Amino acid sequence: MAERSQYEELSRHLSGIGAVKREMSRGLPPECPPASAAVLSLLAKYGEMRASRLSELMAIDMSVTSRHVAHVAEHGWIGRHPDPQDGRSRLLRITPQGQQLLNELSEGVTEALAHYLHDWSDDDVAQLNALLERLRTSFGDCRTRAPQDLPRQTADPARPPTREAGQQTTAQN
Amino acid sequence: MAERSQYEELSRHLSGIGAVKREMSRGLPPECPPASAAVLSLLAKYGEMRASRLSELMAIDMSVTSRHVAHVAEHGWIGRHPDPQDGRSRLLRITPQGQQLLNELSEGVTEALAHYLHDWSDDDVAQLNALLERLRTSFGDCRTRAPQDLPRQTADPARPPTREAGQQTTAQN
DNA sequence: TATTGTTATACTCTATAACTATA
DNA sequence: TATAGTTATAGAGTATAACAATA
Repeated sequence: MAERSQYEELSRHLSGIGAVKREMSRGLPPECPPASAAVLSLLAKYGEMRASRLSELMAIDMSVTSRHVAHVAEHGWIGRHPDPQDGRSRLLRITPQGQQLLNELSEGVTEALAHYLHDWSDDDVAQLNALLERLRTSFGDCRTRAPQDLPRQTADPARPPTREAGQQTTAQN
Repeated sequence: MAERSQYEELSRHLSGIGAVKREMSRGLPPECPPASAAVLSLLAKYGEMRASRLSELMAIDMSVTSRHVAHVAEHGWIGRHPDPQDGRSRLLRITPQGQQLLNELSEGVTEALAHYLHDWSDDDVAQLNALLERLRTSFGDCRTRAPQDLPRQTADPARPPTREAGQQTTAQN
């Protein structure tokens, strides 16, 4: 159990880490947005799978996954094959072209990270990887285990609950 | 210097960490999007500052910062005071209402993280914070030091350069 | 002329809801 | 009836470019 100020600091870091992600994404070719690269990376790492599993791995809604999958499929980077176990699903598999693109992207990622993290030891990177892995596990496990049993901003009954309810049209932008 | 596979893993984690950030954001009230919370948090931590400094801290473009600042100002969470040193700038300062909102948000963040990370020790969280801090520093330092001296996907002259050039209309969505 | 900030526009990512097809 | 996936629509975040005001 950590102190409150540590949690607040972690929260700020989670907000700020997007900058690192964006910086890495700038090296991607225009026809391959970050989400497409993520799809290819996961299919290469875990092998062929359904869209629903990809959706879980990326922790995004199926509808979003569907669009990402359509994009990489249109470019010929993945193939969609009939699933013998379920006619509603298709098995997504990376193609040789997709693998080749991913190889090139990985090379770029490696060069960029080797540049930015030139003074990080092998152990430093391993430690960060382990902690990020654990972070996602901690969140993922809680979410699947207790979807609505989470501490929220709903303590004050006078205010509208949270931003996960479907009436976001309340906020005037 | 780390191995290539470690960099690739880190890259995947950077892609995936957005899920954690989104999960945390679900607890925010509808009128306070994550970016607004980030603005308030930074102004509370570092004190009053110009938009340009905020832009640096958030590692986003001034134009984006300007919009976020306008949003929190419209809600009365920050004040914009004339900068005696430069008539073009204004000094951004969190208001009592903004501070109160931030206090409530921090409480929610703390509760949520205490829930998700219930089995993390104080030291675990501190270690993650330190590594994330260092990660941002490593990226930030390189960016300000050598803006265009970065390894890119431009090795192959046959393909369009990267996605940071302004002609993204190339990709047909 | 250079810099601070604003606004218009476009693009990416995400979620909700309605829908189709299959189980 | 329930589930896998698709599509339409809307919102949040970001970047580029053109602009205004001040240095």
